[in-house]
Amino acid sequence: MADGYWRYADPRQQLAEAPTPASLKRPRPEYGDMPGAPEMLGYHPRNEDRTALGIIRDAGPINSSYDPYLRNGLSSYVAADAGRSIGGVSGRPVDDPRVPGHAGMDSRVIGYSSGRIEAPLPPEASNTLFVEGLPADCTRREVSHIFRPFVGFQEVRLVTKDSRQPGRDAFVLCFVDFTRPSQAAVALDALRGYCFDEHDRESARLRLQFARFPGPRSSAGPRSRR
DNA sequence: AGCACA
Repeated sequence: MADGYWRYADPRQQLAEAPTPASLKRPRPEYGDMPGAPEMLGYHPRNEDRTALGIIRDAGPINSSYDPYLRNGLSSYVAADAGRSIGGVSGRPVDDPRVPGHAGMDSRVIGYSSGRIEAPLPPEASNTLFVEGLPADCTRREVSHIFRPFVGFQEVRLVTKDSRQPGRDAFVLCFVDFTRPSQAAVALDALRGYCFDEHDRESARLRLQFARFPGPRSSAGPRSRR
């Protein structure tokens, strides 16, 4: 139940990378003293959308209007177990306290790999995924958007290498850390063949594997918690 | 094809 697909990462990590959202055009002072402030989540509904719904009319700073969303638990869309949880019902991993199981939305199963019931982890499974097939101009932010919803997501590290063939784009690969190998496996299954660029189906398909050398317990930063 | 960071 804890496995699968979930909303945002821990806000602490958003802090580390939170770029200024494009929706806020006004130059702002540093917000270093405001950990967890809503605007630091880096996840804003787009102005256009809200305008289309007629919600926004002069509603002031978007932050204040978005705040209720956060408190409502709308922020969590949690899929039912995506299948990999090998302990099944008995060894059910304790529900993460940060995940309200009763989000105010349809509790239907979101079908990521819902068909698979028991896919044993391959021996090489690790908690870090090695991802290639990324377009040369992709950003860490983009890649994070893809992986962040998965349970156990920790962080993504982009690496750019020069192409071996002259004239071709730089080769971008990345490493994505999860808390547990089984969680990495869920993401791997779900994103296999993922089309990075929806208009160019052939050229930008993600290829995922378990990393040969799992990253350092990346509990966000130099200090390891616990 | 191609596996970095501590």
